[in-house]
Amino acid sequence: MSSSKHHDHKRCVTSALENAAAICSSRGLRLTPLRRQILELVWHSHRPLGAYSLMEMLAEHSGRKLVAPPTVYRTLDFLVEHGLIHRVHTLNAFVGCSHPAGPHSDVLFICRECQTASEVHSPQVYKAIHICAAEQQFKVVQQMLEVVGICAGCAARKP
Amino acid sequence: MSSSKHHDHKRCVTSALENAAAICSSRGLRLTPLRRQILELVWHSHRPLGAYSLMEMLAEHSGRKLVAPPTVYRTLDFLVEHGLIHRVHTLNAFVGCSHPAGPHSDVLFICRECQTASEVHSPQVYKAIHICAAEQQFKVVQQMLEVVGICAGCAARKP
DNA sequence: CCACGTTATGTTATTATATAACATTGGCAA
DNA sequence: TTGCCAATGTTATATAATAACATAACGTGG
Ligand SMILES: [Zn+2]
Ligand SMILES: [Zn+2]
Ligand SMILES: [Zn+2]
Ligand SMILES: [Zn+2]
Repeated sequence: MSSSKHHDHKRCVTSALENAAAICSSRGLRLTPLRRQILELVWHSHRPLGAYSLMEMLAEHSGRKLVAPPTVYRTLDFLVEHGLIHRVHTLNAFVGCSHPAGPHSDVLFICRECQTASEVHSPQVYKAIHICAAEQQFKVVQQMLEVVGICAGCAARKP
Repeated sequence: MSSSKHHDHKRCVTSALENAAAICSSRGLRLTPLRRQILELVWHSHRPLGAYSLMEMLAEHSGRKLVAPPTVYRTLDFLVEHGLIHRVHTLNAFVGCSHPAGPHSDVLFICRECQTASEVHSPQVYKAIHICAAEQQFKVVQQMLEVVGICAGCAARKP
């Protein structure tokens, strides 16, 4: 559990669940038990998790009978659609969004050693991308830039 | 065949094949018939193609017997490894690299209407990403930023 | 030329990821 | 309550990727 950086990860989880509840409430969305459980599992750590891992974890942790893939994917789709989690294409996986209320124009730094994915909001990158897009007359619809490399923690451990 | 922008696509293909031959030659790599054929098929258009589509196209176009997935993936791995094509994670697909000799720090604009993927080299974006990474003490290993949206051509067609 | 090590390709089977199509349930409001 | 709609369940299948091992092609020293 938790990421490479030592921190009180329970706070991440409770905060994520509280945010989700608030957002769903304010938007008239239903944060059902299944959605809540899967969101909590996605937040198990800062490592993106695949749909099938989540399926298995759900069966183990919640006592619930093994749900089938469509159920998990539908729930993940819901969470992605409303910005509570992000899909990580590089890993075919999902990770919790660290600022679900915001505009979601971020860079996701993915460590190829420890798989930790950290989301960084960078107006500079955002601006540069949009300038570049404008030059191509390209209209950006969805933006989650995935950058693969080595995180600070892993770089320190492996000198 | 070809992309949304009208252009002499045959030139794209011949140029890509010539570049590949030169690069392989200079690096002591073997551009075997299979590799050459698959590279040519990837360059069939500017739309990224999946491995299985390439398999089928290979069987149709080259008269060759249907090759199995591992063969295609190995060949694609070779082409990716040496920068002749790019893997497009957003689409689980592959697209030809438009400047295979370069440093490959680019933005790939993917049109969700016509699937055309156009690679743009932007020092500004590159710089912004690396500044952002440096702030996180994150060491970038691999960078191909995929941005999904609507290309100029499709925007013009659908007002 | 041959024998040999290396690289490339072939083959079979399996794993991993994702969706289609339809059935059932549960909340909620007329 | 009845009836709708959203959510979840179920079954089957599509799509993407790899493991493990077999054979073929290439080049190099003898
Ligand atoms: Zn945390
Ligand atoms: Zn790491
Ligand atoms: Zn072209
Ligand atoms: Zn387009």
